[in-house]
Amino acid sequence: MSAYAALAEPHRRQILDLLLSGERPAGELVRHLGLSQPGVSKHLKVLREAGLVAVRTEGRQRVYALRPEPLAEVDQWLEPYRAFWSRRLDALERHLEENP
Amino acid sequence: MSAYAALAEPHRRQILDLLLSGERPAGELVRHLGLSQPGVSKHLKVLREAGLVAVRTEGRQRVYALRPEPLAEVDQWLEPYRAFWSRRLDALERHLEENP
DNA sequence: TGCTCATATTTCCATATGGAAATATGATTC
DNA sequence: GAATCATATTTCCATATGGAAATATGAGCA
Repeated sequence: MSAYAALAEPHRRQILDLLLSGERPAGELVRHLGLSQPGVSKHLKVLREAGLVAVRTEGRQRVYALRPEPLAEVDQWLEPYRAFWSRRLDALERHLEENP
Repeated sequence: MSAYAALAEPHRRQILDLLLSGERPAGELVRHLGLSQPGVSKHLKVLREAGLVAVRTEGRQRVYALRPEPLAEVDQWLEPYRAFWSRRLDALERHLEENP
């Protein structure tokens, strides 16, 4: 699954957000998400296949870590659009200056 | 539909890319995408509902224009991740400097 | 008004998706 | 090696999705 498609699901974005502050075992993610354990496990599988997370086995736990690299593609795709909305903001600023 | 979900479909990203260079009537998008006319029309509906495009009727044509504002939310969501992968690149640079 | 062009909507279909519940696996402990 | 903990996989179900084909709508023109 593409990074774009992986991000389409809100719970998956939430998982990534949780991993921003550091690695976490799957169970901790389950507790935070308020979803069933199998449900979270499925989303984790999608994120793994999209290359957005990596797993490490530590004792009986499976510790998940963020791998943000695939997001760089999204970031690059956004690049020309950023210019587009900056231009709009510039226009807005000019408008506000000229009509105070 | 959220901007994230709208971007999950490759044809829809392609439509936005086509609109980056300026407004276009629906028919022109159909020609570029190699999809059926109704197929394109459906994707345009999704993009409209996500606020990513605006339509204007001009004679018999329906002219579509980009409205990139909803992408700003995606851009902001990406922000902390950008920091994350810059840090990784920094680490890589240090590694390369120290191991030339 | 009737016709044609451009586009939207509807219908049908096959497939994908997310969630809940049940079950399986793999590591740890006794 | 049996019991247990943490997690993954499977199964089932309801709903969503994308595409093709057919049909409908609406603007401009004869």
